[in-house]
Amino acid sequence: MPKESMAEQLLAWYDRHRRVLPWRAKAGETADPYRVWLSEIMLQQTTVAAVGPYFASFLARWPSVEALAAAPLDDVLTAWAGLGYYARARNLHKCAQAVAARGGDFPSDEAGLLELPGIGAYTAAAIAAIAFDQRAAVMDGNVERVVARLYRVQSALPAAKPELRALADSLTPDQRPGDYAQAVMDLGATICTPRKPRCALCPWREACAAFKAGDAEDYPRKTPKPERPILHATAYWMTMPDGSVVLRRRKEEGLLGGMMEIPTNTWRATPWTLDEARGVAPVAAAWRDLPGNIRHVFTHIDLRLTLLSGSLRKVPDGMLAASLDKLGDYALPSVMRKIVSAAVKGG
DNA sequence: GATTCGTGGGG
DNA sequence: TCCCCAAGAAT
Repeated sequence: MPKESMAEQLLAWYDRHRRVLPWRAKAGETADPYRVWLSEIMLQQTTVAAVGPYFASFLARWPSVEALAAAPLDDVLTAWAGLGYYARARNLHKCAQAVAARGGDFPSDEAGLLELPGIGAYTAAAIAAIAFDQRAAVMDGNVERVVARLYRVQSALPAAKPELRALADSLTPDQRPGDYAQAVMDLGATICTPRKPRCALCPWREACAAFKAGDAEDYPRKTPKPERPILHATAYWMTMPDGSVVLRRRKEEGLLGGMMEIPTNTWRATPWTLDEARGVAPVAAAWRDLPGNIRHVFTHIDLRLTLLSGSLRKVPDGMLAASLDKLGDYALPSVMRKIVSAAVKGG
């Protein structure tokens, strides 16, 4: 099948099945670059369902890129808490300030977008196509999967990326590039799914090599990922006489960078004994262990936590005390909220 | 090219 | 329970 007709076929399918998403312009409407950018950053490695409420609250609180640029970084981190990949929040803020500094308009081409913080190859193409209707080949996980099946690409990811990208580019039409970009991603999200693809409903079924071979689910091929190390640590639940709890801000870079934390000792492969954990506590206190173990799985770390509780009279240097009913006002990532929950429950 | 970066849902 | 993975970027 000629590639032009494949794009036409997909666009016809899209016109019939176009999904309503909070950041998506309705048919015939012009997309708002700010909304497109904000949603694309949030959607990096994150599901539509998870993004929904965050997108709504960000948009309500910061209706424009200028408003977001003017916000304190800590407010952005707090609003982002729970969504993960916190470098995105720091880059979001940095990017907003860069755009505000150039008058509030986003660059309208891929090259210009690519220079902005937090915008890589995929996001630059997505914004160029969706917000500015420029011809740009978007390559995300959906497109990788669709194209790998369509051509039954034998090489494995991530090495196959350049090959898949060239194929994706050759399929991208000059007409309606913004709709095409959303269409091919929607196809991957709703029809050409990782498992149990709904090939019977696919507009590209006739052209699909993997469908013909009956092994769509075997693509894209992937090289196995390294296994996740198990690390152990102790969280120190330090309470003040008024019932507030001691928090600390993490360093700006690295894991959970810039976010708040319940202080822990070093994350290490060997489990900590009670005495060892008491010996390296942030401050001297009558530490007692709290019941319940916490497990939190990051992309590359399987973290196991135990809890020690201590009563303090004064807040340690470099830390702060927060009342339990105000913890929502702090930039606490999910793993730290798990600790809070376990500590409150365990007394 | 390989690593580092979160979290929650689905099968 | 476990594994996969999601509109990837930065280093």
